[in-house]
Amino acid sequence: MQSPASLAVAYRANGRKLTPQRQLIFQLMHENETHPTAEDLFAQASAQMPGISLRTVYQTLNELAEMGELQFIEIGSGATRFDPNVGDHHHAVCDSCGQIRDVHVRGAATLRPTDSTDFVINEVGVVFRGICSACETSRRKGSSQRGAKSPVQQAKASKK
Amino acid sequence: MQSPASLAVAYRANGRKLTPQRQLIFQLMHENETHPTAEDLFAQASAQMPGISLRTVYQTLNELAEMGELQFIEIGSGATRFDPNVGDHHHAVCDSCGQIRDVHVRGAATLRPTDSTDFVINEVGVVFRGICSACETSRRKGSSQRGAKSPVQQAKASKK
DNA sequence: CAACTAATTTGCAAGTCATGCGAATTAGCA
DNA sequence: TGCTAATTCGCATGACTTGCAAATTAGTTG
Repeated sequence: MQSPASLAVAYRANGRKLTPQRQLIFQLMHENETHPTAEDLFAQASAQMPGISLRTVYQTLNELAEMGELQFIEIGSGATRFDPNVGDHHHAVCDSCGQIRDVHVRGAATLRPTDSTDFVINEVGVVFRGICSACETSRRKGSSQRGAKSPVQQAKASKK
Repeated sequence: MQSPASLAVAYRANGRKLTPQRQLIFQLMHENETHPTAEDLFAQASAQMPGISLRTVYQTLNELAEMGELQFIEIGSGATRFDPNVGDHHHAVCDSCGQIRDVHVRGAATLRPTDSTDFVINEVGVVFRGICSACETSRRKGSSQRGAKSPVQQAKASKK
């Protein structure tokens, strides 16, 4: 992660200005472990800076991604999520609550396809789908667990 | 993959009807190696069955996914793509042309996070990002290769 | 084989997520 | 302090997908 100070540097290096909006969004992003969506951040930002525009949030997130300060996470089912953690890590997605958590995977970076050897690999991403401990617990305690949808369908459904 | 015959069985097992539209979409899906979007399939379907509705294509694809006959692939940048291959495989995405190809990865299914051990894993997905051989070749031959966008940005850009 | 009924198909409206655009503002520099 | 290019903002627009209700049709029954 990047400190706010170096953020200023990063911005200037790109001939960009360090506006209050950008600082706020950057800060909120790093205080947040939940991989928020643009709307999530907009809600939080609005609380601290009434009048800030959703348009600006989108714009800033795109800029930060361009500058390598954050990553997009696009794991189906709805809005893009943003991850300030640009280090080597992967994700575990709960098919029940939709939570995404960062995880580490030994040897992931060196995985290679056994076929398609004529493909230059720049990046390897691993996504685990399953049930987080919180959901697993509440499930045992009683509730539903109805019609078994596929994980993907489940994700889709929780969109609403 | 599933034969058209068993498709009928699968449909009946779900109390569903085997309509010409469904048969066509299922067939096109399996003739197609390109992980098409709903619009792609709609275009192909329209050629063989003028008047078929895009709505029906979406609906059918969702049903097939529910029945486990195909998978959704949602790797950012635009529309959902569909994959008739529900076996154990992963994907390689070309950041240049957007092509997605199926690949196999030894040991992928047994990957586990080194942290987050309190997470029940149902599925492991690996995504490689890079440059396919075709793009790599044409790139060498001459063309651009301008401003280095992040892979994700690149994907976003090719959306349009 | 004709009738019947629930499942499907369709087209259009509506919804979600994200970006384009132009006018008003503002950060950073001289 | 002033200047100017960069940025913010909000509205319109666009891409993709689903909801809905009326018209059709697959599959079953007599």
